Parts: sequence; structure tokens; C-alpha cells
Amino acid sequence: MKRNIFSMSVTIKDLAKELNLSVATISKALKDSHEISPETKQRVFELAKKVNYTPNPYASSLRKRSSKTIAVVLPEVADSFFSLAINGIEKVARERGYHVLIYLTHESFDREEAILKEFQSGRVDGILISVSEETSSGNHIKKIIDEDVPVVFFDRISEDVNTATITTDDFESGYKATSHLIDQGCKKISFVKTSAGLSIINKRLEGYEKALEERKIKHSDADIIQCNDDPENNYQLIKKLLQKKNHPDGLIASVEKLTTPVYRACKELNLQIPGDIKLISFTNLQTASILNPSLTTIMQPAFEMGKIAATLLFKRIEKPNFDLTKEHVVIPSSLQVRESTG
Amino acid sequence: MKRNIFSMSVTIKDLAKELNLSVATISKALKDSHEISPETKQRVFELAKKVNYTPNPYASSLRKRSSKTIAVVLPEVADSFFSLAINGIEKVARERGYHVLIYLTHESFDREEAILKEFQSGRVDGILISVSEETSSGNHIKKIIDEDVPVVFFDRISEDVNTATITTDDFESGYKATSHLIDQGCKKISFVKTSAGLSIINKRLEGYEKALEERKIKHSDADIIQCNDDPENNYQLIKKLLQKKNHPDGLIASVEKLTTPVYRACKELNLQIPGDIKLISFTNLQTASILNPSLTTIMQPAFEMGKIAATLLFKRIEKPNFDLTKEHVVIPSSLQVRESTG
DNA sequence: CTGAAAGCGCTAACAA
DNA sequence: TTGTTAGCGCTTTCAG
Repeated sequence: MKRNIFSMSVTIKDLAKELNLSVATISKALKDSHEISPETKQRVFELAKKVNYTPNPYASSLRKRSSKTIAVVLPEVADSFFSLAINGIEKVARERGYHVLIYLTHESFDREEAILKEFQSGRVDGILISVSEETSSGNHIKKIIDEDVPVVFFDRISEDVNTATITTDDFESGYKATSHLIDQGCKKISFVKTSAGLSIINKRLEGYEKALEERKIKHSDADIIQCNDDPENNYQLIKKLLQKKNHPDGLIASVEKLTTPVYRACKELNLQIPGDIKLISFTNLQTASILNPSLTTIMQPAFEMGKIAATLLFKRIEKPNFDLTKEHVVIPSSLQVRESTG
Repeated sequence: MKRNIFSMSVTIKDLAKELNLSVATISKALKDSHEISPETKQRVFELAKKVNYTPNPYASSLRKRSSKTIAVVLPEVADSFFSLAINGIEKVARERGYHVLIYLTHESFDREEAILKEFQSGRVDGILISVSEETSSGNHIKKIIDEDVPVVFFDRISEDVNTATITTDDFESGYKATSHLIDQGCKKISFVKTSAGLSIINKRLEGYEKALEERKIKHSDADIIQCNDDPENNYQLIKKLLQKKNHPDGLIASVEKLTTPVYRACKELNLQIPGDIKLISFTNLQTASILNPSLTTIMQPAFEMGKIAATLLFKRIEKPNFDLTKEHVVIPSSLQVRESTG
């Protein structure tokens, strides 16, 4: 492939030669610097347009030590919350001319650590992260912050890292969900959770316990079902719970992926929802409304959270003395009452 | 922040100084070149590890004219197909040490064009794309290919661009879905589609028409419902269809997002599924199985398609004479029969 | 086996 | 207003 002004990537040098100007002049003209005469700018713009000049991003990144790209690191993407969050993030990134690199940890701490390590030498100007289930220590994240690349957490935070967080009111929504079930007459409410020590899940759980205590509903550890990442295992656990003669009459699925096994188990065991058991799930799934009976949900403002997280990150990127450690936004989830708790 | 060997990004130069070697030697040692003595390599590796050296990716990209990153451009991400595809793509990218930039067109051609333009100056080594609904011409894509950056299409292709494609058997699955409904006794089958001239939807439609003709089922344009991007509008259209005295007794939702309005409309109108109307939807949604009645679906092998698309792309990236224009993989969708067509 | 030097494309002092 | 120059950090001849 020829490398002249009509093919391959055109460089500033090419433009300079063509117009008999120096590269410096072209560079400045291109960014509309006031040091350059209108006429020159005009000529430069025209030629640039004509030959379809696009700056080499890496040359510029190297020189300016900023890449105009951010990283989004997520546990997974096949989940309505994260899908929507990506949408929000991408939206504000695009508006500001930033690029977004996406990384999936698949809930593995090792992978998360390996990924974070890549951000040590200026690959990205900032990081948006929702930590994996396995993540307990935040040292890998602190290390990056020490290198002066800003990090903001959204949804799943690491409590020992001191930086901006965008979360929902997990405690309150656990409380709200539970209170709603109690209001609807439930006397024995189970809380189904995922494996690890995710702080958001634990907060939901605390809300659940608080509500039960306030309303003087007796409960025991047996009401809290610990699931893991194996769908079949989870299904069996839930089924076992619902098979008991004194099975719960209310159930909270604390994460989206537990919705399907719960419905399946009820169907399999011929338990009527909401007659025999009332259900609430933490999810943003569109299809909640067309389940039969339709599903009462706690919906997180996923898109909004993504947008706010990204906005804060950019604020810090563009204004390095903006203090992220002071930013802790909590956006309320909403309870969508539907038939499953009717 | 100090810039010495114990803080901030360490560079090759720092290592060189520390070990009294030249940067060239360090660079070669780091990539385990045979020109370097084992002892030297050893020393270099140790120091690099100790001071946590990470190469500056942009310096290297600039010099090597390759970025070890690919772009994935998608219409949206809040859709089970794309979510799963991203998973597949990310998996193989990670295995090969590539980074992935994500871009959303939100079904807008203009946005797609603007995004593609960014790939002109070596930002990415290759592109995976599923075109927007509005995309009819492929010139913006051809331009990129002309600059020698490889492109592979997955799912939604642009027919006038000659490069690798990974698709499902859309015609066959349209045919299969329709035949299934006929087998189940449907006499009047509607096909609900989205707005634009997406080739995959039209192929599904052709399969539908073929099946009807083969089985001598009369049908008219009125059986084909044209939706758009406005959920409320779509809901009304579908409702109007189902309200007719001689409403269809079978319905194919040709894209995932039409599933919800169809179910909603049936419920609203008190139509029994599958008694009054049988339903099939093109979707990979987990929740299809817990809808009530559970939903018969055509499932695309999304994860697999993402993986294959990425694999082909990397093959081409790593072996520039590998001819993408000859690669056209078609992976069959599968019909999941459930209660909604019972 | 090691090093000197050139240069990827761009930006930013500084000079003219 | 424009140009000269010196890098950003790395890779890669080519010489020693």
C-alpha cells in the first residue's frame, strides 16, 4: 500500500509538506490555536478534510500522557444491571470524546487483579469498576490509585479503598422488600443470596433482618439460603427449601440470576405464586412484567448509576484536584409492586 | 509524585540505568530475545518484577504500528444476544492478550459512521461489527478495510462489504419457526418485525413466507407487522392486530424486544396462550423458560458466534495474508419448543 | 552478546 | 504568526 497523501494514514508531516508549513504550525492549526492566522487554519482544515486526516491517537497519547480512554471493569455483562450501566457509561464517554475499554472478571479475583495491573502505565485515564464476588482486599486497586489513575466504584464497591462510590440504597431496599412482604401477610420469609461476601448483598440482608426484627417476625439462619455460581446447584437448594412442609410464604431473590431457579422451583413443586408463596427479586429485567404472575421487583437505577459514575470520573480526569474521596452518591432503588406479592 | 524507580511508571530507561545496561538490551531481554545472555535476562526480569515494570502500551503501539486492541461495535448492549456475544469476544481477546474497545451505535447510522472514522489511524488492529438498523450502505466500512484494518461482521452484516461474516441461518430459522406453528395447527400466522431493512430480519421473513407457501397457507401483507423503536407504538400496533375479530392464531416475534409487548397485549386482551394464539420469539433470554406459559424460542448461538468472529479476526490480524473474504460461517439457531406453542 | 542511534506521530517550549 | 527542536517510551536496524 502506497504511503502518500492520498492513501494510508495521513500524518501531520504529510499535511505540512503539502502546504509548505511546519508540523508545529499544522498541529496548532488543527487544534484551532489562537497563535495561528485564520487563513492558515483555513488552508489546514481544508486539506485535512480533503485527505481525510485522522490524528494518530497513540502518538498523541504518548506525548500528552493521556489516552482519552477509560476502562470499565465488570463481573459480567449478561445481566440487566450491567448492560444498562454500560449504556449509561458509553453515553457520557462518547459525549466527551472518550473511548471505553471493557474488561470482564467473571467474578474472579485473580482475573480482576491481572486486569488492573494493565492499567499501570497509562493505558487509561480512569477506571470504573464494580468488583468481583471474590474481591475482599482492595490492594490491587489502591496500587492503581497510587499511580494517580482515578478510580470510581459503582454498585459493587471495595470498602477498604477510599475513592468515589455510586451505589444504591441496598440496606433500604432489603428493608423495603421485606417490609412489603410482611405487609402482604408473610410470616416466614426467606432470603436467597449468592456466595461470597459482596457488601451490597450483605447490606440487603441487613435490611431484611432489620425489617424482620422491627416487625417481630422470628427468623433463623435456615431462612437464608446461600447460593453459588452453579445454576443447577442453586436450583436444587431452592427446591429443597420450598419442599419443606413449613416452607417460607415469602422469598427474596437478592440477585437477578436467582429469579429463574425460584420460578422454576415453584412451578415444579406446584406452588402458587402469590397464593402459596410471595416473591420479590432484585432485577431490572424487562420481562419481570410479563412473567405470570408478573414479578414484584427492586429495580436499581442502572443507567443512571453508570452515567453518574462516568460523569464523576471525567470530572476528576479533567480537574485533577477534584477530590473523589468525598463523593459518595447513593441513588435509591425502587420497589415495583406486581402480582407476585399480591 | 516523584518519578524514580520506586514510584510512578517505571520505564525501560529506568531499568537500564539501574542495571548499567542500554535500553536496547533491556528491551530485547524483556522479550526474551535470544541475542541476550541468560544472566542478563535474569537480572532484567528480576528488577522488572521488583519494581513492577509495565511497558507503556502507547509507546509500543506507536513504534510497532499495532495496538493489541480491537473494537467491537454494536447496536446496543441491553439485549441478550449482544451481551452473550460480548462474553465470547472478550474471552478470546483476553486469551490472546488483546484489549477490547466497545462502541454502541444505538441503531443510528450516523453514529456508526462517526465511530468507524475513529479507526482510520491505527487505533485498533481489527473490528468486529454488527451493523445498525439504519445501515444500508457499507461505504464507511469499506473505507476502513481499504486502510487495511480487518473487519468481521457478526449477526448483522452489510451485504455490500466483502469480508468475513458470522451469522445464523436466519432463513431456515424463520422457516422452522413458521413450520412449527403450522404443525401445531395454526392457520393464520403473523410475523412481527422491526423497522428497517435489516437483512437478518428479512431473511427470517423470507423463511416465514416460504414455509407458508409450501404449506399452502394463505397470507397477506396485513400479517406482517412493522414495528419501530418506540415501545409504546409497538405495543399499540400489536394490540390492534390482536384485537381484530379474526386475529392471528400464531405469531412470530422476530426480535427479542418484541416479546414483552406481545405478552402484554395478550394479557390485556385476555387471549390465552397457546389456546387462542401460539407464540414464538427470537431471543436468548433466560427468562423465556419461566414465562407462563413458557415461551417457545429460536435461540441464536450468541456466545459461540462472538467467539468465532473474534477467532477469525485474530487469525487475520496475526497472519495478514489470511483471506477474510472467503470466510462465511453460518451457525444454526435452535428451536426451543415450550408451552407457548403447545 | 551489547549498545548507539534513528524514528513511530505528535506536542510544547522556545526562538525567530 | 510561524518554525526549530526536543522529546514521550519503545523497537529495531546496524555496528561494535
